[in-house]
Amino acid sequence: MTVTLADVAARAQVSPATVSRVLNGNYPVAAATRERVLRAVDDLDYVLNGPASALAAATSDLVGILVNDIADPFFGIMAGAAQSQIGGPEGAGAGRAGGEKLAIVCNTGGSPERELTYLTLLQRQRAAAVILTGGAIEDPGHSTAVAAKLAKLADGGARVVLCGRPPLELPGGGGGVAAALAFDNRGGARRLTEHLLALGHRRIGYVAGPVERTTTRHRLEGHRDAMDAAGLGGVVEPLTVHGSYDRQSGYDATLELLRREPELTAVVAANDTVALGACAALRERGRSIPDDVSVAGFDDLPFSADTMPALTTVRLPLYEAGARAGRLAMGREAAPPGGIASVPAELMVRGSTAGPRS
Amino acid sequence: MTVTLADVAARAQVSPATVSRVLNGNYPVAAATRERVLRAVDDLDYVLNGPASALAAATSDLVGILVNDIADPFFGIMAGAAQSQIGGPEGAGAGRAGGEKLAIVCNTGGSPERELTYLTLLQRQRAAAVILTGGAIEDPGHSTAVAAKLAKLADGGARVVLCGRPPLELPGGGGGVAAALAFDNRGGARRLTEHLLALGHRRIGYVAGPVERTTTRHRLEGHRDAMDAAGLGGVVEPLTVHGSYDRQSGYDATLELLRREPELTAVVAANDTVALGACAALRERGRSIPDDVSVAGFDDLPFSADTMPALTTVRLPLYEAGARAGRLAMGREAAPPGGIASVPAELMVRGSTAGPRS
DNA sequence: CTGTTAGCGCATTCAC
DNA sequence: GTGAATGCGCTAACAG
Repeated sequence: MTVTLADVAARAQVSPATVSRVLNGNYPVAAATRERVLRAVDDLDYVLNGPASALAAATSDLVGILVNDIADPFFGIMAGAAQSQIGGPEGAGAGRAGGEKLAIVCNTGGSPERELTYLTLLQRQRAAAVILTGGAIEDPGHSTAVAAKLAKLADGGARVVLCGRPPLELPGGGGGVAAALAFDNRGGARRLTEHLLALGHRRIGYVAGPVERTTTRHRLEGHRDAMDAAGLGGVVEPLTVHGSYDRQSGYDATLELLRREPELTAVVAANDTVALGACAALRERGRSIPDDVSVAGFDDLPFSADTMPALTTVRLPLYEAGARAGRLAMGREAAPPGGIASVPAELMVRGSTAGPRS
Repeated sequence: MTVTLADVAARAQVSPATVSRVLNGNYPVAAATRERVLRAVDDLDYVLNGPASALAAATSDLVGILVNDIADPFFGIMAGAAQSQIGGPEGAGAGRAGGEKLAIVCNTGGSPERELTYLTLLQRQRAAAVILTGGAIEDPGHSTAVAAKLAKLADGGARVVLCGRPPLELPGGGGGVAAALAFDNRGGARRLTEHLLALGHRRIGYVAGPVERTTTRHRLEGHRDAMDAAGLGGVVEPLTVHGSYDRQSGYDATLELLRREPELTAVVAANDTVALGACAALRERGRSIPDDVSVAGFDDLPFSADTMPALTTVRLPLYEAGARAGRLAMGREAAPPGGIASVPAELMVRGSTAGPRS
């Protein structure tokens, strides 16, 4: 039924071992023999059996990319970029049996359990590498469990890379993590709020993400840093509302902010998607942007430049970071010193922020 | 070094076969024995070896989801929905070794070669199922190659499901495809253009997607149907510009349309993302929306309701379709009659369309 | 209900 | 440079 390596060997009149060698290209094989084998492969339309190969070699060609929400372009862009470095830009011999890696993205949906489950599944598949993207969940128990899994994964030979996620803060260090690319969420958030303060805003509301996420905490800390420096630290707590990283949450939270402080002149959102919801809520309440209320986001997703008015936000080089993570996972790029690199965040000032009405 | 099934068996004082049985849960095992085995699994922190298991069972627990562009929420939403039906909403025994499927998404980037490569890789991994999302490429050679691959995949026991992609139009039929969920792109597009015509528009430009895609063709056909019915068939050809499915393309194409017809009163875009680009171009040329020019999109992505003005578009039930595809792939839902189901498209009239200036 | 016996298809030692 | 054995870790018949 299904054609095996032995069939190819028979047709090419060589031993199975030789076929294996030409397919993996790791051993010297005479050019003539190689030709013959490759022809047999094509003739028979042979496809290597991944599981068998993985079993014998004790490693597979799978590279897992974990994302919190695949429907969110924030993750989609990073995952796509990483994948572009992994799937291999062959294009040639499309259907052959070569040694390309298979980049696969796994959607945790932000659930700690699913994150762990996927990690286990990847471990079970003997994945060659694992890339974890986006903020981590800050529950101590979960962090420990994840760290343990990552250590085991690394133990089993998998290269572990963090992208847009801070390094594991654990006694004993990185636990097998090859590299961590951490976004400068805190610095970006600080500069964003500083921009608003410079425009003259004082009553600034903050729509934060889920409480237990590193991303949420770091961005909020940056905001607080700026507010503290301006002597407005007291405003932060009462004018901060937490929610999830989606549009609805931005909408709801903004209405709540308006209830708490009708004289609000600016809203800083956890990310661009949330900012969209904030805009909707403000408009519904009759506030014009930016004349009545300024709005700012984070991430600089593609649509952010096209809203009306265009969204002031903090640009994160998602594509570049994802691509780098992909290369790191493939071992095609040296890890940064200390295994940790900070990815800069750039303030993008656009039309959605302006000075407050005097 | 690495703990195997045999180790677990030894510790639980049973045979390897019994351990396998409790792990797979397919065979009756005495409750007491099962307990003992599970305890041993936990004690030893055992993780099943996927490749070995797949080799022996001649099937793996991998389910592949192919998408054209992972950074596009259109695909992200479908993929996430499908995955939600596959990853299994367990949550319990997070780290265990159970029989969950691993849903993995593969990003083809719209490249025919990569599509084929991924299909081969999935075949190599002996995937349990494969879901192909979004429009297909219409090159005859490629279609044949894909059909052949799918047939082989199906032959090897994989369940193949099409989501948002029309059934294979090949002599000999579906070639192993278990089910196809086809969006009513044509009908949706027709109703959208009818809406514009009813408002009084006549000079309607169309920003189409890449030429060789089924989605592009069907949407364009729907548009043409409506135009023809209104006796405006002659306008379609000169006022259609092709591009890719991204914002930049919408921007460029719209400028081109304005060059061709400065008196344009409406622009229909291939999808919402493209519509965003169209809006940007129109604004830049001093046209206000919808007073000077109406704009319409397709898909109804989450951001579409939040643009200013809100985008008139055609809603596709992406999440529902993706989830259904996931269930179909898992064999948890019966295939529709004939293996084909049409997914309805709903016109969403919002602020970006209005009657033309008289 | 449980143990025993064989491979699954391939990557590797070794010899030659 | 190539062939011949051996085993990776597990599942699937069979017995019992």
